[in-house]
Amino acid sequence: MTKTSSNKNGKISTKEKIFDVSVDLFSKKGFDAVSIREIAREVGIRESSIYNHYPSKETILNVIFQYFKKELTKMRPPEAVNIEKLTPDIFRERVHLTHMLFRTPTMEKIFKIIINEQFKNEKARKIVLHNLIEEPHKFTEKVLDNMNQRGIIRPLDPKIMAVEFQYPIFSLFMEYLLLKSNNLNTEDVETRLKSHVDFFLSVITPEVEK
Amino acid sequence: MTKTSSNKNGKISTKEKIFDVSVDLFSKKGFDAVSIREIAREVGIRESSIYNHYPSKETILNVIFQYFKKELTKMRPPEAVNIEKLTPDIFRERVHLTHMLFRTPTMEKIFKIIINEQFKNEKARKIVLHNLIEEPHKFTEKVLDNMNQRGIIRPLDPKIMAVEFQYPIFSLFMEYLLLKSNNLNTEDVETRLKSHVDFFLSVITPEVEK
DNA sequence: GTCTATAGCTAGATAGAC
DNA sequence: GTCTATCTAGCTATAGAC
Repeated sequence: MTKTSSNKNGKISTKEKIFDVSVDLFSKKGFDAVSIREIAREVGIRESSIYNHYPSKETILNVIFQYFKKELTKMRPPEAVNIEKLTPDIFRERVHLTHMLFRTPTMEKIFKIIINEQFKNEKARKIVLHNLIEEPHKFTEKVLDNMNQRGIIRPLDPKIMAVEFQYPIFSLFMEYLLLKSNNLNTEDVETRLKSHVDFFLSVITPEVEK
Repeated sequence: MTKTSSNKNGKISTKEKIFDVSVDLFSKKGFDAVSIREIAREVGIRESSIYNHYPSKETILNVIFQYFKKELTKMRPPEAVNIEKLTPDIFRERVHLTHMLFRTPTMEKIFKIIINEQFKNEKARKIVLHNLIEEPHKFTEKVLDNMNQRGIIRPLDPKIMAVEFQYPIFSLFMEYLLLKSNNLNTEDVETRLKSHVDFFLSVITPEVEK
């Protein structure tokens, strides 16, 4: 429910409350449709008090974006990860990690905000392009290329297979959030995600010699 | 540049101008950030005159959504299409048709508006879910199932293969529009789209007996 | 760090003349 | 079908008291 849950005193500061309320309202109504007044009302202070914590409405949005990027890096395997020892299980793990991260309400809401703003806000656009599309794609490509060289998967083009693995996941995740927003059943799309990963693994797995 | 280019007199009516300008501004700034005043200024009339053509700002948006849905049906093969005679070429054709339709500036702009509004506007959300995701997916599934029964493709699960074909296209198309919005090169993503279709066809095509 | 008060502006929509 | 004029309401942000 909260950004960092609490500070060192176990209390949620006004600044954190403003952050949480903003994330919630922006994700539901869109940045432009939310007023400082509304945020203040929800937090329980006057609108002028907001400016003691954030110099502008735009700044609140940028802080939200920064938080999102920071959390994303937590999900990523550290640079030290030994790519030489990875097995195809990494693909299942990555999907699982992504699922876990975006199951936190705050990250789910910020994802919506970013999708909402992507065509009008350059920072949001760059997050989608760089952090949500390019980076996972490049990592997948690198891993597949390495597995190819080690001969533990079928000799398929890593450039193509990275698209085949990564791109459906992005669409499926967006569909998942849209269904949830409409209070519709998401079981079907979760099944599709599982089937997709299974199918991908079956395609890259070499035939067993008997 | 215009909705229907012109009416029967070859002239663009004020109503059409309002439509075109609204599509343009909404796609660039988002619905909430555009004022009736701004639309009127761009059209060359006073804001009160807008209300002679559309009863509210919300109505303009809904008319835009209706137009989008109407154009989408044009792309779709008529119900009369003989599914029994389809060959795997249909997949290439569908991608081509989609590409053509969304290359028209108006459709591209409305697509952006819909993506922008999807989490805050139920009509936009339903268009994404129903017209952009579910409908193409179900059609692909039906076609694959029929080809399966006729034995002209490999015996793969149509439910899974429909995801494998359709979902990457949605992501790739969004990436394409984001890159264009950022004035970045789209060659790479277009190549990926082609490779994806080629790969998909190679997967479903049965091995040739020699 | 919160408040009251307010400046300065913009919004969507309507009334009624022409 | 366009205009001027205006209503009512909302907005971001600031000044300054406590």
